[in-house]
This record gives sequence, structure tokens and C-alpha cells, in this order.
Amino acid sequence: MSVQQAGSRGEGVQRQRRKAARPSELSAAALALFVEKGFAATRLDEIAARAGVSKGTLYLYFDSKEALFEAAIRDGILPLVEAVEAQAERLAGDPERILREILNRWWAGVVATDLGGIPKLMLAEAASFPAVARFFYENVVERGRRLIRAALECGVQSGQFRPLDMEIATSLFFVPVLHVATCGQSLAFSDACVHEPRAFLENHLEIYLRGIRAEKKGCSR
Amino acid sequence: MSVQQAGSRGEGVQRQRRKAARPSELSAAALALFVEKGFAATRLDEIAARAGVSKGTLYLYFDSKEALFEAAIRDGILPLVEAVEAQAERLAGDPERILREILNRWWAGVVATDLGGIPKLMLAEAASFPAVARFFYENVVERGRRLIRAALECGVQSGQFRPLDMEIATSLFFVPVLHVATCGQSLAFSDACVHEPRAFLENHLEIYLRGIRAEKKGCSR
DNA sequence: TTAATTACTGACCGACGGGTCATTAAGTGC
DNA sequence: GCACTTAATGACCCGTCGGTCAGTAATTAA
Repeated sequence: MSVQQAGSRGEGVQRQRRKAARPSELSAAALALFVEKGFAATRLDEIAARAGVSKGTLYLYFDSKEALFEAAIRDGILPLVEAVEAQAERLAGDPERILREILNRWWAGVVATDLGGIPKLMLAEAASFPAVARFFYENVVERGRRLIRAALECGVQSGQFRPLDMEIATSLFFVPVLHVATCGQSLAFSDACVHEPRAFLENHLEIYLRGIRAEKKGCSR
Repeated sequence: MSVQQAGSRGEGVQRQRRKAARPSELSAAALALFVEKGFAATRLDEIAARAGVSKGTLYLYFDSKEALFEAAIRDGILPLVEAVEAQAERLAGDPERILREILNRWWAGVVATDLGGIPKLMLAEAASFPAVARFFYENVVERGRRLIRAALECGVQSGQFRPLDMEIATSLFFVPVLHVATCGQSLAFSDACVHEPRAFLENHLEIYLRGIRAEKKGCSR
């Protein structure tokens, strides 16, 4: 099932020359396996097999296993981050709505696809690949947090939300969102929430918003 | 710094026979390294060196690298789970207080020690070690959730909390708590919240409790 | 058709690391 | 001091896997 999806029918294993498409195919195959088994436990032969090429071909496009790892993370997550940012820009003004939309986007783009494994992967491998960790932090975590923080600040400004420690409040919104992606990928926690990730995120938003809204006037204590 | 903390002064590297103490020393050393570098990337020689023994000694006490992994998780986390359960039993009755205490215990026993790495480790390796993942899920995740769920049910019963989806509400309390431990260990997210883990947990509790408390009577909408 | 180019292959290499076991030496009883 | 038991050692074995490169076949140009 995992071996040679391209060019293996019959006996004469037919080669294909597809220079343009290869890099993204290879990084996609690599990402899937890294997510599934971790960096160290993933063999280059497996990656090659899944992409329907030989191991040697990997080295035509990437210098090393580590370079492939970087590319896999990069190609996997950046498009999504950009999509979320674009969406948020369109909604500037209504903080609760922005938060809700970030959730929806994240749901559609990460949790429901195999991209959910990336945060888990980063968590696991960050210590061994500081450069990649830095890239991920700056281009995903930071940018995501910026969107959330902006929405919260807007809400506090307008009086909808009570005064908050911005950094922490940002994290507290962020964390369950991250968790859905991460844990959806891991037996050790999977049952812990994620049979209903949709409902999980809804409930999170509900509790979180109630938790940060300003008290109603006239209602003492 | 990591080599031979026992018996290496001078030239004649002096052996020690300490059958009783070895297993826990070895599993502790193993845990620290697994947490730091992941299972596959950790060498048995390193583990042995950190524990101040030779590689061969590992095999006197454990059948394989994997058996050592199991033991490390087991020995590392079980004592803590038991401590938290004992504490919760003593406080039955006051749900908000129980939740607060779970947080404090977790803080003291996990986040502030190197045990924080265990959840991260499990997250990363669960797919490769289903048996260990199962053990962890049943003995840590499940038992932790049981405590939280009990407190929440008690609060809903008494009318302090509004009606909740119990499974999800439990997760939503659990997740940031888990996160503090997990992310404190990983460059990829570290700054995301954890320069002030104390404050982070406080804020979580605050927002969460506000989010689930029943509406004050007489306050419409 | 033939020559030139280049994407692709896969057998091979070297090191690395999990696991073994003959040997050593620390402890024990007499 | 001597014989005996057993905890501990570390050189060694061997399978595995990242990485290489001489060769092959698809494509293009002449």
C-alpha cells in the first residue's frame, strides 16, 4: 500500500521524469511519515517509496534528511498561516467574530487535514532542530498569536472584554486550539477530547468568551 | 558534566555494587534523556554514562531499550498521580477549591520538576509504543480526568456551575494544565506562555471559572 | 537516427548503535 | 588469606540506514 504509487504496473517499472512536481511531492510524503513516526524513526527509503521514487532521487532535490525535514514543515504550514491572516484582515473590527473565524479556519485547514501533525512534530523534535524550531515559532506561533492579541486588544479597548493580561490571555485562547491538532494525532491523549473536535472548539470559545467579557453593569460583585 | 557522576575520581575508576538502587537510577537517567532528545535519538551509552555505569549494566536490569522506556515513564509519573488523587480526596466537597488544588499540585510536582517532559514524550512517541501509550492513558490521563470531572459534577449539582458538557469541560480544564508542562520543554512553543507558568495557571483558572459559573440571578441576558 | 543531456536508479559503503558475553573485581563466608 | 558468588565492565558483533555515485533510460536537439 505504501510502495510505489507511480509507475509500477506490470513488469517494466516505467520511470517518469517530473522535475517540477517532485519537490512538493517529496516534502509531502516526508511530512506524512515524520508526523506518523517521528524524525529519527522515519527511513529515507520509506519516504522515497511513498513518493514513488528511489532514495537517490531525494538527493537530487534535498541535501540531507534534515533539509527535507525543514522543507516539509515549511511547505506544510506556511500556506495555512497566510490563509488565516488574510481572513482575519477581512474581519477587522469585531473581535468575537475574529476569534470565532480563527477557530473555524484552523479547524478546516489543520485539524480536518493531516496538517494537524505538524505542531505535534515540532513539539517532539524542536530540541534537536533549533533552527527549524525558530522558524516555526516565528512564522506560525508568533503570527498566530499576533492575530489573537489584536482581536483581544480591540475588545478590551471597546469595553466588551475586561482588562486582561494580554500575553497570557492570548495563550489561553491559543492552547486548546493547538491541543485539538496535537492530540488528534496521538493515542496517548486522543480520547481525551477529540471525538468531537468541533464541539470541543465551540465549547472552548463559549467558556473563554464568558470568562473574559466585562461584567454587566448594574450587577454587583 | 554528563559523564560518570559516580566513582570516577582519580585514575582507578572504582566500581560500585549497588543492586538495590540501580533500577530507579537507571530509569531516572533514561527518562531525563528521552525527554530531552526523544526515544530514537537517545543512545544507551549516554543513559549508562549519565547513571555512572556501563552499557552492559543496563541489560542486567532491563531487557531492552524499550523496556527501559516503559519503566522510565512508569516510575516517573505514577507517584505523582497518586499524590494528586490523595489530595483531591481530602478536599471532597468544594469544587472550586479542588480545581485550584489540582493546579497547585501539578505545578509543584510536574511543571517545576523535570517530570514535565513526560507528557511531551508520550505525545511524541505514542504512535510507536501503543502499549506504553495505553498505560499512560489509563493511568494518568484517565485518572486525572476523573478527578476533574468529579469536581465539575459536584459544582453543577450544587448549582454553582451552569450545566456543561462534562467530557469537554473536563478537557478544557485539563488542556492548559497539560500545555504548561508540555511546552515548558520545547523551544518551538516555549515563549508562547511559559515565562510565567504560575500566572498562566492562575489566569486559566480565573477565566475558566468565570466561564462555567452559573449566571447570577436577577441579571437578565 | 543519432548524439547529447539530465532525471532517475539502486547497489554499495561506512558509521553508528543496540545488544552480547567473556572477563574483571567487589563483596561474602569460612 | 582463600574460595566462591555475582554485580559490573567494555570490546566486540552485526544489522541498519544516511548518504554516494557509476550507470540507465527518458527526453530533446541536431
